[in-house]
Amino acid sequence: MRINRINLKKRRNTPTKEAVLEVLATTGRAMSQDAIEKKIDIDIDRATIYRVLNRFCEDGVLHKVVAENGKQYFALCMKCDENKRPMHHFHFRCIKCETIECLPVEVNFSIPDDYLVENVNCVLTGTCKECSYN
Amino acid sequence: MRINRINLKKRRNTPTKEAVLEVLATTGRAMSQDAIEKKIDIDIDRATIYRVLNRFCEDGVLHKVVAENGKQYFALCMKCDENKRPMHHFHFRCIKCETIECLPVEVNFSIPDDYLVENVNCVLTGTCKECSYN
DNA sequence: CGTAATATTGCAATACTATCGCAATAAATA
DNA sequence: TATTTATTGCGATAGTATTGCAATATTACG
Repeated sequence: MRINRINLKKRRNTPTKEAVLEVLATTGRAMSQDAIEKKIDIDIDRATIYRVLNRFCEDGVLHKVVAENGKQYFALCMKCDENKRPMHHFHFRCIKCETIECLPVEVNFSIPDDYLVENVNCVLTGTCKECSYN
Repeated sequence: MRINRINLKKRRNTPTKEAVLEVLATTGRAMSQDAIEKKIDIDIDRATIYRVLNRFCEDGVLHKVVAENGKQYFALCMKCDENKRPMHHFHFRCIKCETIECLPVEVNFSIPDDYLVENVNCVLTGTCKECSYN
């Protein structure tokens, strides 16, 4: 029996949630709200998408990254997957194709014990593999 | 003879610049525009502070970090200093005292050569040394 | 199957961060 | 001291994200 102690609120299935998850699953990237909205065929309000994304984050379905452009990007958590990604991994934002990918590169650091780290936000920016070949 | 090839624009000394640098030097932290504005005794316009900060970044005097709260923070570059910090270092944002410090911890990662990394933005968030003791 | 309870949505308003244009001001140089 | 032009203040603006509230839709249950 699994108990989700973090979030006890009941969730409901909606077309919006399915659409958002599907987009994120097919692109396999970390996406911003506006990018997600563009990729979805049905018309969904901006606020709704944000709320869906944030709820998924609370439930551990997605994780959020903030890039140096100040925007939030959301990506699927791959916990039990053959493409398993490290707990804390780097993200790469390509300034050409404007996408963010989760790199299979773990973030390692060591700081004194009296620091309590609750969040790790690491984004590399530049030109990605595909775009560097023009 | 030193030639600054990146920026050829002439700079002028102003009270604003001095005040901003002094605040950043005394706190030794990465600070946001509003935090800097509060720490300065003279009244300086928001836009002016941003322009000063961004110019300092262009000139290599400051570096900018964007935290997961979406805000920009600016810190002095310690290039030739006994407190020398690594080229790319981690930053720690404390959610209690709301400050950001540059950690003397280098960011290491290895990704394929066909990625062109131009910027590294790494911020850890949590409770800092001082605040963890309440 | 119908209905009640409530999670979810749409819409508009709002908060916040950061930048820009332009006229006025002030620093550097001759 | 006069000239050049970097810098500033102010207001307007862009952009991202959140919130309140009424309307809607999903789920559970009789």
